[in-house]
Amino acid sequence: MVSVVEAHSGRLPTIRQGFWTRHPAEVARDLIGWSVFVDRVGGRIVETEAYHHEDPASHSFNGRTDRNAAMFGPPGHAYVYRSYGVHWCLNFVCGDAPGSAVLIRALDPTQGLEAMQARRGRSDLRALCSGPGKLCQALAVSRDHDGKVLDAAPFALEPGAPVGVLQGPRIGLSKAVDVAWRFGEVGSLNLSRAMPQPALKA
DNA sequence: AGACTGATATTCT
DNA sequence: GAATATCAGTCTA
Repeated sequence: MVSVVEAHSGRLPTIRQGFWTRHPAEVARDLIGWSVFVDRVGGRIVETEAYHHEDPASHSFNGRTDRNAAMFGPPGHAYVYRSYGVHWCLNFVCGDAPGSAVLIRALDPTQGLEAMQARRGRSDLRALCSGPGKLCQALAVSRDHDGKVLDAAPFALEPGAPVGVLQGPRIGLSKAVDVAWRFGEVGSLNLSRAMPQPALKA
């Protein structure tokens, strides 16, 4: 799978060939500040987590199953799974070997606010996309999107630069809690949880 | 602010 | 049966 090369003017990062075929922690960091849309509804990515194919916390760690099959497919595609039997979670498959992905944990909502408010049943903008399950409900992401390529409808990605990137340990895990593979945008009001860690780079 | 709890699908033991 | 990359509601403070 080859990603589109964007002819963006200025200093914005671009979707270049090979963007996805790197370590998921690099991809997760670089995605902060980008925007993701599903059927033109979505916003700016402000929180991500990396899952590496050799990472005990990764769904792919114990091999391919029906659920995680998309993680073993081509990079630059979506991996969508059901979490706790209730919510959907959206990942971007990446890495230099099969089985790595980046979990999209939070967005600053920017487009399709009314659709998101209706789907979420809430009007407060901070309640729309401030968590991996919430944003999937707001963007109507479900099993239908599992395995779909990210640079074609209904998905759309738009490069963008972060104000600054925070880094810290991942959330909700019992394994590999020591690796700091959670990334967050400096100053965002939509993080799923606070990130007090020092800034990396902009 | 923080602790607890229920909802509920899939996978693994 | 237990664990899980979660969220909303409810309780106590």
